[in-house]
Amino acid sequence: MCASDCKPITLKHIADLAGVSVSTVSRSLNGTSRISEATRQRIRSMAEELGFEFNASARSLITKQVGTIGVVLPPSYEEFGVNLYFNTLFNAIRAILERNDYDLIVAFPANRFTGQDNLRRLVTRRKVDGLIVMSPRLEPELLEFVRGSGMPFVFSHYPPPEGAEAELDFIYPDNELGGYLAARHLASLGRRRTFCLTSDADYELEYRLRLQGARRALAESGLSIGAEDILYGDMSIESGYRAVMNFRRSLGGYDSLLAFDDLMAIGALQAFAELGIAVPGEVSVVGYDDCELSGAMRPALSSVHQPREEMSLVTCERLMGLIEARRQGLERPPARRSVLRPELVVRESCGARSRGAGPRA
Amino acid sequence: MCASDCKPITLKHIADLAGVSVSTVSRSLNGTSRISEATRQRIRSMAEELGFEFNASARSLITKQVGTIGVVLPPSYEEFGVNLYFNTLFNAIRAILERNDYDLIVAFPANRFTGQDNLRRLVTRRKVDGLIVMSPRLEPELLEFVRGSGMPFVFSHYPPPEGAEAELDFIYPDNELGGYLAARHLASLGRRRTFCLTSDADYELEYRLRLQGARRALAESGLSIGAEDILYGDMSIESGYRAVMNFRRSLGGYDSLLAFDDLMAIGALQAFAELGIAVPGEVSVVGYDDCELSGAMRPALSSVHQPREEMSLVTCERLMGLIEARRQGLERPPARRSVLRPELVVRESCGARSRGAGPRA
DNA sequence: TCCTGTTGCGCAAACGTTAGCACATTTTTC
DNA sequence: GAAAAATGTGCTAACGTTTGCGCAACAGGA
Repeated sequence: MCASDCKPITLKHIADLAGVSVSTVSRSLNGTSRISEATRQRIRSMAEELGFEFNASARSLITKQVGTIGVVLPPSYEEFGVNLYFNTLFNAIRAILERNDYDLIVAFPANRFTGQDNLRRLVTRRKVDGLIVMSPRLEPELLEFVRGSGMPFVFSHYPPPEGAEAELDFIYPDNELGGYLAARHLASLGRRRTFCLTSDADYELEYRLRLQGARRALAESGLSIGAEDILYGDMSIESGYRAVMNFRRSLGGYDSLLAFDDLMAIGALQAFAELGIAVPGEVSVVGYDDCELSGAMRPALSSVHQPREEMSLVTCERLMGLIEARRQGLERPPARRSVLRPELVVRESCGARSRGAGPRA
Repeated sequence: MCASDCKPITLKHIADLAGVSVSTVSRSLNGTSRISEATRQRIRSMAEELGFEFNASARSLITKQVGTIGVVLPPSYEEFGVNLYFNTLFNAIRAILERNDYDLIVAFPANRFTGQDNLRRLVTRRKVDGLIVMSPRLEPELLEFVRGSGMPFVFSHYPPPEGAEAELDFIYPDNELGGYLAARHLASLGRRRTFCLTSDADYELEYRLRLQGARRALAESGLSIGAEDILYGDMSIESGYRAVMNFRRSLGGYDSLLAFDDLMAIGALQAFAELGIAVPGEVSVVGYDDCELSGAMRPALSSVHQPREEMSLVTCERLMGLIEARRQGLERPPARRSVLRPELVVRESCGARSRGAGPRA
């Protein structure tokens, strides 16, 4: 190698060493255009030996591609519960993109404290080739900006808000179906009276859909969920615990709980334990998201599993498709909405035998 | 704005519009060199209005600065427990760097599955200005490579392995002290017989130091921890649970548990609950890391709080110092090791009254 | 009036790469 | 054996910045 102040190797170095022009080296390495097999081999092995890599800045100046994707995390990502869920998604996406030689930069739609958003910067400075938006929504003005910039982007995880334009790409799980599956299972266990633990946060669309699905399932068995059967929390363990504790005098008539969030479900489990209410003996509990924690609880929590792997895959493919189209100067492919199927994972809190069973076990 | 296929605004556009040269625009915007106050103002407001931002690639080609920092996460980051801890650190660091106009790219020392590491790529392609290494160690060969590349980098969180070269920068919490504080507290509560739950993973240095500190504290009270008092797990809730369950016949003589990891501590709490052993009545429990989950457990878990805020701050300042020095072509500042103080957070599992008390409550 | 200094700005080279074009050489085709 | 086509390579102009140098204009001092 070389001393610590050494200049990085450039195409020119290789060209001089091989006695050819810079273009020839470039073409040999990129495999573009006609080059004799002999020189190609020779140049490649020289580059290999020298540990040459293209200077990303120089290259992108010409190709307009930087090899980096921005992932826009939800503004509340600093919060425990949110990052618990999104980390898995983030990791899955990262793995896929890495295979395609993309690096990942994290972005936020707006920093609550500084008010500054690095998202806009990333776009205008051309530091990314595309965006995966995992934020429930972008400010209309910001959305308009991103769109006007021509930067490819897709929404992942959050369902499109009502009235969202049809020309946007969304990839998200079927929340209504998830709620349906959970509630249907409870009904099939013979549970007749269910109460719900949901969120009053501003992401509520997801939660409303889950409730809607649950109602549809119960209706099939002649059951229902009334306004008085619904408790609210803020998606934290604490809030689930408190909600159930506050509700304890009215708990008598219920034989099941449907929590639209795993953390709140876990809080509820704690409350039941403290109140001496047996799970699943007296009350069956189902959560939502199937976060990593759930299988490790006592009793292990049944939960609606989000199709994160599939979601990651579809998201990346979609985005890469948009990027490729743009690179080739083609028309932007028509927007699509991909709705993925969640799955119910039954564990002890519903009366299943073994601990931590399910996809991830 | 402009149509979606519009070219981004460049210095040239502004120059043409203002009737000056490109250099003048550049200098007005950067504030470098002499420019009349009048034109400076005029150019600035024009740029503002047009929403101009420098093209990062073009700029970095000349300045050799890309405005991006690579964060090297531990290879086991995909695992729940690990990301639970590092996320907080990552977020804190991100917030600091964002204020300094840096973006963050995630890197891995080596992908276990593909064998490929994007870290090397990031360095040779010059996609980052510096690295924050949160991995317990780098392969000697990789370390040599990074060092030889002249890329500024610092280690954060993990203590330097024995024999680590002194010319490397490390910022990490005092594990020995953490173990000491936890054990001393148990002794001060009148607990006379403690067993430990530690890890047998290859990060063990941290864990060995924690044990060492615990032993020192107990020795001050004439107590000790023998080999038979030590259980091993893999830093998961499950493993903590199983370790204690397997140990249940021998549990009689003990009045306290020191777990060198919060997740294992939580698993132990579950086991105690199942075995009908009262916490903190019969056994006091202290964990380590003070992860977000701990305060929410029942009983709330006492834990050694890692100085993550301070660590983030020191890490970023150190790295930015190195980058700045390099930019100015100065000598690399001498390496430093910053050892930070952890703090014990006492909650219910040790007999504290309120739930979720502590720094984060 | 001349000299010296300062101020404000433009020119042009550089950064490392890609790609269109031209040209020389080889191969194919009739 | 000549024309046409294919092949391999170099030249050169980009891409959007920064920056050293030079030059004109102007000010102040003698």
